[in-house]
Amino acid sequence: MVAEKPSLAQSISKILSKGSCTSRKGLNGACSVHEYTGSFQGQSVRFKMTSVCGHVMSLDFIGKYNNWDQVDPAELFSTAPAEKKEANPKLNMVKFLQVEGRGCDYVVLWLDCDKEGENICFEVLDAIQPVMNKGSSMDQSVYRAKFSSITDTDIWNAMNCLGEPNRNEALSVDARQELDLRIGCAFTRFQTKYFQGKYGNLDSSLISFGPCQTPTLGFCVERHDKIQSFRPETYWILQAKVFKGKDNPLMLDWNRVRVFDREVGQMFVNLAKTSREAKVESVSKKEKAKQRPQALNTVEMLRVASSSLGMGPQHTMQIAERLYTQGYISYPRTETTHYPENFDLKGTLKQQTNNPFWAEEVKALLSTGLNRPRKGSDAGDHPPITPMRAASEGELGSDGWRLYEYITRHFIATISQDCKYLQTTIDFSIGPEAFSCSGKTLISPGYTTVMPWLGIPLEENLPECERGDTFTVDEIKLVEKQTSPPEYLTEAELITLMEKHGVGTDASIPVHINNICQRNYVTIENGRKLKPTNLGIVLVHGYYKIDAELVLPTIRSAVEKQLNLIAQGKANFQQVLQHTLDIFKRKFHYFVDSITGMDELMEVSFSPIAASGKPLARCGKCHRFMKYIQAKPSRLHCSHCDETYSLPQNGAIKLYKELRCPLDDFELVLWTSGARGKSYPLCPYCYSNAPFRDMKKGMGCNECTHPSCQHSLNSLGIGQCVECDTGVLVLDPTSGPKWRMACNKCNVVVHFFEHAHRVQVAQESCDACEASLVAVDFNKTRTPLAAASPVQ
DNA sequence: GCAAGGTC
Repeated sequence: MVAEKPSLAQSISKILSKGSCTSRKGLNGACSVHEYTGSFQGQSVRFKMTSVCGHVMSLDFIGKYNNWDQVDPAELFSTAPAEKKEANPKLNMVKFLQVEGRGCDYVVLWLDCDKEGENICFEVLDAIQPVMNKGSSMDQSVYRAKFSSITDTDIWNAMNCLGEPNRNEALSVDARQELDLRIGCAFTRFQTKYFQGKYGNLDSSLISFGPCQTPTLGFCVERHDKIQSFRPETYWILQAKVFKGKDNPLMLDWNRVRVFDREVGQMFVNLAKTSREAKVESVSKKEKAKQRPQALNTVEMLRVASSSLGMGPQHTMQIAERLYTQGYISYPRTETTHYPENFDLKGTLKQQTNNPFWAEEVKALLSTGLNRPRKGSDAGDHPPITPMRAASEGELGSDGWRLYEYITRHFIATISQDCKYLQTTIDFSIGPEAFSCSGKTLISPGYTTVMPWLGIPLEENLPECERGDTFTVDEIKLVEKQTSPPEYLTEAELITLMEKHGVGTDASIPVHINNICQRNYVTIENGRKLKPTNLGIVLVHGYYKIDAELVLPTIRSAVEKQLNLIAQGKANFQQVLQHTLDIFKRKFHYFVDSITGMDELMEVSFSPIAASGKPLARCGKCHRFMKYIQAKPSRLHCSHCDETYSLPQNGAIKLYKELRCPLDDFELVLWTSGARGKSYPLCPYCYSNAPFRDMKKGMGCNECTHPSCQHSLNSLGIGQCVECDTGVLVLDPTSGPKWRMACNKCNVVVHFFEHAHRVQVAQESCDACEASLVAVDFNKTRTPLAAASPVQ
């Protein structure tokens, strides 16, 4: 039996074995196998339950189509074959499944009951069916369990009425994967190459496009446009101050709210001024309730974490996962806002009795009785997010504690009473004009004692009065005001928009938001507001100009509609896939043909590559200086040859003593990572165009196999890396007097011969370990050797 | 170097 993740395999097997299973770790260290004896289809059998870790396979183009320089992105729509590769090769999932599945007679698939889960069913089957026992062809050997919550009853019900996996639903996911891959990669590669070749200060190494990330950016730019196009408007309000006896004066709200014409406003003032009295027309008192929250799901947690704790979604999920694996909270990825019927609310609450921050509220609840939680929606995935055991601030760390505190307070709130308050409204008339004022007074705080930030703010009480009373008008005047623009979109608002339009899922929303930040399309401002960058704005405006559908949130839902037809068996997989690909292929070609439309916008904001950067090293072809462009992605550009050469990122580049590469005459540059980090020289041409067969793109001189060049691996390599398997320790010739050698594959740096005058790699090697010998010169005063002699 | 979706 196979579940979607290790935690589920554990809880399901515990239920089905009634706690009697034995467990061991699988060969990949990530998944466990739980075994027990029980009965299946009327026979006594040995059960084995394990899990995968999400998808086993993921789709990618076959190798040669991943070369950006040699493949026209248009080919990605049709000619480029895609293949399934193991999603996480380190987990060795196929091998693991085969080891455990070998010799089994039956398989029960306990994957999550959504389309992705259905798809994983077939990934599992593809792996294990070849190694399972072959029963008679009449026998069913593959079963699918359908469950909607992880409770005893639900799991047992599922076990007692097993069905079959749904091929159509799985196929709809295959189609989604292929569409996302082909469309996303084609647009991303085209845009990236086109704009990177033209501009020197885009400040993003990748101009990506995707059916989720692009609409996400679109929401942010839409708000930006509203702010930009906002024209403040002047309006006028009538402000009336009245009082009765010795009470404090009362400010009244005008029932017409505001007028946009000064003359009209003045007329109303004049009308109101005909009376010196404000007459109470009515007093109404209504008891109102502020509802306690529903049980917590992922998206709501992300919203509150962003808006109230100032924690971004990606960070919040990392913290939540840690709290989950350490047993402090329940599974943090769920859409469900409804507690299962048999959920132990009281037990969960009792765990919190001793927490100094909310013990009082917990004890009060336990003695007066828990309130029934509000009805939420059950998505059939996991129970809502709740605390699982008591914790203290010290053991969780700052952000861990803050998130745990929120989750716990939210949980307590869901079983507390609503907050009740009295809303009083007094209607006045001053002459012919109507005014009113209203105020709230607390009746009982209910859940807001544990969520004080949602409490009813204390207001000054309204005066006691009744219909027919009169107040004296203290002042009445016309006040000029201006409408103000909206603010930038907050992250919490963005999450809400994404959820509403079905852009991304609870698990992927944080990733999409993170993406548009990392690509430098938006920046996060104070209060976690998302402000689009010039690049983000130009991209979205460009899409609007060329093909607005590319950026509208409906781009996802429209495709999903098609995919649902596959899932429901109403349409053929191949036909839908082909049809949708054709549409996007046409969109792509139109986009490519119209790219100058976007380019016109780019030109306004960015400077051409030829005008960017500062001269650094000479080109080997024209012997003119190439310019070093520091903005992401940092690179060298020769404006005479109109060629761009890539460079290693995340480090500093300088000229390397005007030395040249013997192969192409380009001047070498020296790459350095940080102050004490490693450094190595590289030839700009070779780095982009590997000079030898056994080399790849992106290699510096420390990996170059040139037989005689003094900068090559052959000349400066000393011995095998002490940590990684494939790396060689290479002398860093610039590192003296704190001499060191650095691995050319990993980050290992080894210091040696400090204060030596000169260190050189010799031709000879050590007989014992095959490492190269080094010749070391010391100054007389610095030598570590006992009797300093002139020759060493 | 790309997408989005699962997941430790």
